[in-house]
Amino acid sequence: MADDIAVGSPAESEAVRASESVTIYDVAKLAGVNPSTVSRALNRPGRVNAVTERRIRAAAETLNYHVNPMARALPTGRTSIVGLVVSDITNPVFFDVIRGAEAAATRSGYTLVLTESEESDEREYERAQRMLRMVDGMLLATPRMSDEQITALARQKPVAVVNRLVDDVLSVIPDVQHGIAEAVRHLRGLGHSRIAYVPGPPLSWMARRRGELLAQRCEWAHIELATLDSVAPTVAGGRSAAVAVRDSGATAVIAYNDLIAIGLMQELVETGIRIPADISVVGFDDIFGADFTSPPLTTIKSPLREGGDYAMAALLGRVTDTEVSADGFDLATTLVVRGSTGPAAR
Amino acid sequence: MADDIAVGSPAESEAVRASESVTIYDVAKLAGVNPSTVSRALNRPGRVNAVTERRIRAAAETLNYHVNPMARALPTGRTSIVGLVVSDITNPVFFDVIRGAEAAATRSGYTLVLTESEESDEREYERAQRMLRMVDGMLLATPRMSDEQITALARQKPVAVVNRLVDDVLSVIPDVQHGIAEAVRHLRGLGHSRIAYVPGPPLSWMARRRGELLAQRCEWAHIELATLDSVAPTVAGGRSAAVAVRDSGATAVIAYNDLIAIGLMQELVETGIRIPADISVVGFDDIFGADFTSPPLTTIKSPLREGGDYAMAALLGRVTDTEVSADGFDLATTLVVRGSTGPAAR
DNA sequence: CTGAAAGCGCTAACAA
DNA sequence: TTGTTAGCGCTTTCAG
Repeated sequence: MADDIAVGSPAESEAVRASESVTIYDVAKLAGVNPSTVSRALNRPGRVNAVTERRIRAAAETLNYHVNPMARALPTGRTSIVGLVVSDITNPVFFDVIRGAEAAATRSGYTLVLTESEESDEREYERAQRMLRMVDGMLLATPRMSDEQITALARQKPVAVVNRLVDDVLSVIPDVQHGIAEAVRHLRGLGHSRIAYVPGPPLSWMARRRGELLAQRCEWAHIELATLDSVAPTVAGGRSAAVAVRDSGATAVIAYNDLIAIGLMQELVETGIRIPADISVVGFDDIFGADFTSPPLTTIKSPLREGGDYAMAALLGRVTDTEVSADGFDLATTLVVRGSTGPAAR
Repeated sequence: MADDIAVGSPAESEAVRASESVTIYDVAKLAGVNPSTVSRALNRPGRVNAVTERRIRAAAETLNYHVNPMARALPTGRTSIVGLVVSDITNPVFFDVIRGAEAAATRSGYTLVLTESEESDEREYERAQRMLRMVDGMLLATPRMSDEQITALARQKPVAVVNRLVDDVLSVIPDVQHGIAEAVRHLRGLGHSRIAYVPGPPLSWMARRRGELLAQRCEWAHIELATLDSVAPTVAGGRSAAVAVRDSGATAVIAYNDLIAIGLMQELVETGIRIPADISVVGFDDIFGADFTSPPLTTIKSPLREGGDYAMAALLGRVTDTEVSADGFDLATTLVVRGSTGPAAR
């Protein structure tokens, strides 16, 4: 182990080490102006004589000056930091949300701070509350906490929510309907008339929504829907649903998410069931790796990355009082047809 | 689209809205003490009369007081924020590093700020430099920038690096050797005497290291190693290497990373080659989804999560001048044998 | 054990 | 256009 870790104390070059605590006072002195002039020159170009400004910028450059965000935050009350709260970093659906949110934040010159709650709603609220003090706004991704808690946070600072609908709070949710309609149509087109559904955690807003919309759509399409017992939204959860799926007599199954679908496929295949010859499988989300399976998973893709991006952009719009248009953002879920679906068995 | 987004302005409850700007002055007034006493009571319990302390805590509670991290950072110079720089959020190997780093940071009461450089070394340095001002320390995950740039950052604030060795900078790297030895032994045990290697980006420190160590080990084991052309460390890159692999005459192939291995398998299988009957495939990293393939991928697991965790813990040890022991951290790479390897073909 | 006062680095009136 | 001044919320001497 010791060999794996190389440790060294950098030689302390005073010149550079000092660069860390260069203040506008230093810059001001070098440029021969007042500190407040430095502040102006650097922050609102134009409000200062062009040549002095140049002189100041030069001085800042040679001194390797960088503002101290904390010091700036104090008088202004703005930190240029936005928060992102995810309930479980372990969950691959958040990867894309994080990506999107990070992209939008960076695009607007904001720094992203990240926290996770390890699936505990209490911890989630507490950490969000702590984080709130240092951010200009906060994005909640598929939060676990109660509507009341979210509303309480939203009263203090701008808050947005992705993947859940909360009254009076900026909520960005995908158009689940669209992908479900496509999936049902797809399966019906393949001759499936009885399909099973493996639901996710009943307490999750999104899980309920997917279940309800699917039930609705199947009824509308005159397709028999067998809703099985809820399972954990994991590969293991999916495996545990395999017998129920097989016994359901359905020729196709839709899972609450890809993880469940993948576990299901694994277990089914190991039991000698062929996919899609015997049973077609459809997932939800299109997480990273959904196409690694064989057959690759047909799934209802959720616009996770776009949702994260758009939600963050909208949040920052609130923060900076800027209008953010939804143009260029498509939050529709869409069916991605791969190999795990095929003609109905009988 | 408009339907997807629910927008509402929360009712402004002054009572709670105010809670955001509760200061120690408010608490002091309510508790009938001096602000400095509040500060003491809250920060160093014991240095204040037990009953006054209780009174102060009670006041803070009723007022819903939370410290302002910015205001605290100014006099102390410490922000309780640590930075994490990743070169590409898109790359699944970083997921685990982020997880580990986040866990370690949270464990120590630090908040994590995240930034990515989109694979650009210039942007990476610039963003790191910007971030440096607001953090107490910074972790660089598989950085793209030069040793000089890293050293320059390390002169200003505590810096640690994961997955790369930089002189005089706290570097945490996995024990690549171990897993490679296991893999070579595993393949030799299966009768493979000629194996191919698909290298990653030649400029990457880790890519070079893996290549060198593998070559060394194969020579040591009297196994013929055919090093093919470098490819992009992606699924597409892997697919593009398929013909070269087939033509190499090797009965087994090791890829620089799992993404390449997965792409390779996909392309190989589509060409009618059976895995592992015709060719055995070994990946590197054990990323999320490596076991979704069929056959599931045999791979040299890199302790990504542990590495992120340990590196962050070690960094924070530096920051707080605390000794951090490496106990409980195992940074060895290990072979995870799954289905993609089997007895040599001929 | 607690109060008074100075100051962290920056911004934002207000003057000049 | 630029300088002066006060203060953001907190910590930390220094007195008492």
